[in-house]
Parts: sequence; C-alpha cells; structure tokens
Amino acid sequence: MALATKKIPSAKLRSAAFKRVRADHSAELAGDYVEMIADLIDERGEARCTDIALRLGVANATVVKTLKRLQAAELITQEPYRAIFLTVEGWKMAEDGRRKHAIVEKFLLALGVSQETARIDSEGIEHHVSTETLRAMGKFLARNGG
Amino acid sequence: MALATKKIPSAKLRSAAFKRVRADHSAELAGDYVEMIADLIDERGEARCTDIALRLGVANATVVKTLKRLQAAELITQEPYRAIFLTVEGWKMAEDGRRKHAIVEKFLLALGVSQETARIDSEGIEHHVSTETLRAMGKFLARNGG
DNA sequence: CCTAAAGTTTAGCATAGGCTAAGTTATATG
DNA sequence: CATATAACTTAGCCTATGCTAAACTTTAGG
Repeated sequence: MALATKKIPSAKLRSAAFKRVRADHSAELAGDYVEMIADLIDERGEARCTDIALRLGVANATVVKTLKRLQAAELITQEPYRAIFLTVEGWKMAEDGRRKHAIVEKFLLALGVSQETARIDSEGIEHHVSTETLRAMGKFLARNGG
Repeated sequence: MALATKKIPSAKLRSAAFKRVRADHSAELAGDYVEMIADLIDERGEARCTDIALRLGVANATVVKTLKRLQAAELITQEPYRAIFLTVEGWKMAEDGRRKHAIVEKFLLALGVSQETARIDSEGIEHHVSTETLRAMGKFLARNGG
C-alpha cells in the first residue's frame, strides 16, 4: 500500500486534496456559527444575532442570511425576533468543533507559540485537521504535559 | 502585556481571529494557483489551463476566470491561447507557499501521521499558520530529525 | 494545406458570503 | 401606556468561485 504511493502523486490524487479543502471551507462557516451560538448560550443563556455579528466581525444582515442557511441545514431553530437555538445536530457539531479547537489550541501552546497566536491560528487550522492528525496532536500533548 | 490578556477575550479580539481567517481564505486560492503554476513550469516547462484544472479538480472555465483575477493582481501574465507565466511577485508568492507547505507537511510527518494524511492536511493548514507557528514547527523539526 | 481534435475562451447561470440602507418588531423608560 | 431606542429583518447590491454549453484558436495528421 505504502509502496503504491508515488513520489509525485497523480493529478487525480492531488485534486482530491484541493477538493477536501474546498469542502472544508463550506463546512467551516457553519462550524464557526454553531460553536459561537453554543458559547453564547452557555455564557449568557441565549444567542442573539447581534452578539454573533459582533464576535464574528461581520454585519448583522450577514448573520441573518447565514442563519437561514443553517436553519435550512437543520443545525439551528429560530423564530422571528427571538433567540437562536441549536438542534441536536447543531449541538453535536458545536461539541465536535470545540473539542477540535481545544486540542489544536493546546497543541500550538505546547509547541511553544504565544497564547495570542495559538488562539488566532487554531481558529483557521481547526477546520483542516483530519481525525488522524488530531489524534497525533493528542498524543503529543499526552507526552508533553497537555 | 501578557498580563493584559484576559481569559475570555473581548468580542473585538475574537473577531480579529475570524477576520484573519476570512482574509486567509481570499489569499488562499491565489496561493494555490501560483504554487501549482510554478510546479508545472518546473516539471514540464510551461503551465497550461487544462493541467491546472485537472490538478485542482475544477472545470476549465473556472480556471480561466480565476487566472483573470490573478492577472489583475499582477501575479501572472498571459496572452490568449498561450501558456501562463508568473510575474516576479507571483514567483515570490509561489516560493513562499512552497516553503510553508514543505514545513507543514514535514512537520505532520514528524508528528507521526501517514504520508497521505500529511499531504492532504498540509494543503488546508498551510494557509492558516502564522510566521510564529511556522517557526515553532521548524524548531520541532530540528529537534526531531527533520 | 485542409480538417479534425485538442485546448482555450466567452456567455450565462448558481450559490456563498460580504455590505448598506430602509423597514419592522420588541422592549425599556419616562 | 406611549414612544424612543435597540434589535431584527428585508431588499438589493457586489465579488468570488463553482458549473455547462457553445464558440473560437491552435496544432497535428493525412
């Protein structure tokens, strides 16, 4: 199996990686939203449009539009002018994101980067680490007092 | 300075991370293209639309459209129906990308993930690692026989 | 040198994810 | 309890990134 891996992967193999990245990107926004909604619910009992917009650094209208997509994807539920709730599926995704995020951030800290950088970089990286890489990071943490 | 870092960063600080991620994303595609063009030029002397499309796993027309943006950004030069060339700026970006990519991929391998996973994950991660994290990965490699 | 195949471009469409401006609903306060 | 303010929504715009189908160039073979 390992022997079959060529030094220069075929175009098909290459393109698979880029396709994964593109797929990651479309899932990414949804992940950020549900994670943030979960945080807001935990921190202050409810998630409101304005808080999400503020934390993400985007306009209110952008949040509204995105929330519609999330509702269509059955990750959240909402009534007009009311707070936002996560569906079971939404909570699952949020928990998963938090888990990943925590591991990546702790890993970066253990690797020796500053708190600030760990926080910022983990936000971007978390959506692109496979289960295998995440496990490797976990092992590294176990070895290095994570 | 470090003392000023609160445990729960303010919304403003949080939003900065997401803004960075969004900025990364717009730069990402350009990076992938110039890196691939550089590879094609090195491997076979010239970069053609079709090869880029094949390797990225997108339609030909998509590549054409993107190349127009890259030309507007002065990263490439091209004449109709001719091969694609990189500008000085384009080469700089490509080299930078390759350097990052190589470090991240080697780092993942050193961390213990499979070749296949390292290749795929590094493609997504490379655009989200700051200079500081990259340096930390470099140090790790130096310590662990990279 | 003519023509068929391969490669490139254009046109037109869709969706995602941004924005501002204007309208609507809830809520807090005098 | 009336209304000002804050929060939310709608409408309409833009760019990026994908697609297919059709048109145009280049190039290779006969």
